[in-house]
Amino acid sequence: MRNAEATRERLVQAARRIFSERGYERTTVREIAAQAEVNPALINRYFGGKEQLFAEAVSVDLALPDLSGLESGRIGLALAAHFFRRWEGAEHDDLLRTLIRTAATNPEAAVRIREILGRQVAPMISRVAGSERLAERAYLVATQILGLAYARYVINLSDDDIARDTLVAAIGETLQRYLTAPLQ
Amino acid sequence: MRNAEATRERLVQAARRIFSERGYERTTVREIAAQAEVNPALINRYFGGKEQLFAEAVSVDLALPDLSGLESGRIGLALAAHFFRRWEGAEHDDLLRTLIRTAATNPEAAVRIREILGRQVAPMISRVAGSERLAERAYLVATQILGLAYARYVINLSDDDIARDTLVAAIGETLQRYLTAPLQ
DNA sequence: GAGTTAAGTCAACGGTTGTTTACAAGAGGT
DNA sequence: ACCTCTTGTAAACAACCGTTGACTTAACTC
Repeated sequence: MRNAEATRERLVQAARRIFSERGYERTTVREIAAQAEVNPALINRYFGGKEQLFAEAVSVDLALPDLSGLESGRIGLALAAHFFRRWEGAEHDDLLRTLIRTAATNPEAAVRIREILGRQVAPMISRVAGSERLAERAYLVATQILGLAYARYVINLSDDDIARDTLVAAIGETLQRYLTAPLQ
Repeated sequence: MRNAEATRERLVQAARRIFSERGYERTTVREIAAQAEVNPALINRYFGGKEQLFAEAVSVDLALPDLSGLESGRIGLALAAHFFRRWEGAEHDDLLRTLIRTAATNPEAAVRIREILGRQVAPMISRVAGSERLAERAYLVATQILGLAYARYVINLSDDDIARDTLVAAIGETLQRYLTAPLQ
């Protein structure tokens, strides 16, 4: 019955759920513990505190696909499609939403986002775009991806009457330009 | 010496500053009062509470320029330039940043953003793009603008080594496409 | 200059937060 | 069955939050 590993995992999963809904500040450790059906004190025992639990709960892997094989004109589209699939798929990956929500008021979460962009997005771009204007391209891609996620999954900007394919095509074309089109 | 109108204004301005830095939850009324050099109780006297003070502190007017006179191919660029000017100009308009920051965890602030987009951005788009695919165009424009503001002014994504003109040109071209290019 | 009203202060309340401490109970080895 | 270490619980702590009500002080009227 008593299984430290299992309750630890239950805490992490409950934390992911609630952090993603309310962000860091509005989430209470008591609520997490209640949803995990354990005692709040265990959060301190297992993680050391709320902050460390958060750090462990959100370790985002964007799982960016290998785009190097694609014909170069379709990379943007593939990338856009990937993110939609990722955010709306069965696995329902809320981690990036959690981070975006929280980073708005929590400096540490902001650092995490910058790390993800630097460690996952930037290398991907260098693979498909060479090293030409890398920083600028990464920055532009980031603004569009973050903006899409923010509008759609954080403030729930209404997307009724908008076909998903239309969105994917339009955003994909933008990403394509940011990745490969000549700048300035 | 004692001037209700003046201290009221001091409170609003202090509130704008701190809300924009920390967001709603991490901002305390005591801190606002301290920065305004008045007693915390006055916030309740003058505004009714923290929430109403916030509502009064953030009433954003995007001051979108009249773009109908421009030649149609330059609207996107003008729009992008407008936002950069707006956010980095002398007036240093932090209100939208405050809202974006706060809307991440505060549903009411999210409503405000949706209102602003609906009441200010959407009509502007209908003026320059007719009524063709209005909802989709507004949505796309919103994702790019919000993403830019979020990356640049909320999580302070590093933009060293990136010329402002390059950004304006690239973002402007995106907005242009979202506004006028055929969709899907 | 006394009296009235507005403006500002002070201290406390009730509630919630993250965290800690002391204790109880289950699991496993001997 | 007894002891021991791990796992879990209960209660309280100390700090902070927004808010309130009673009080004091300044400004203005007559």
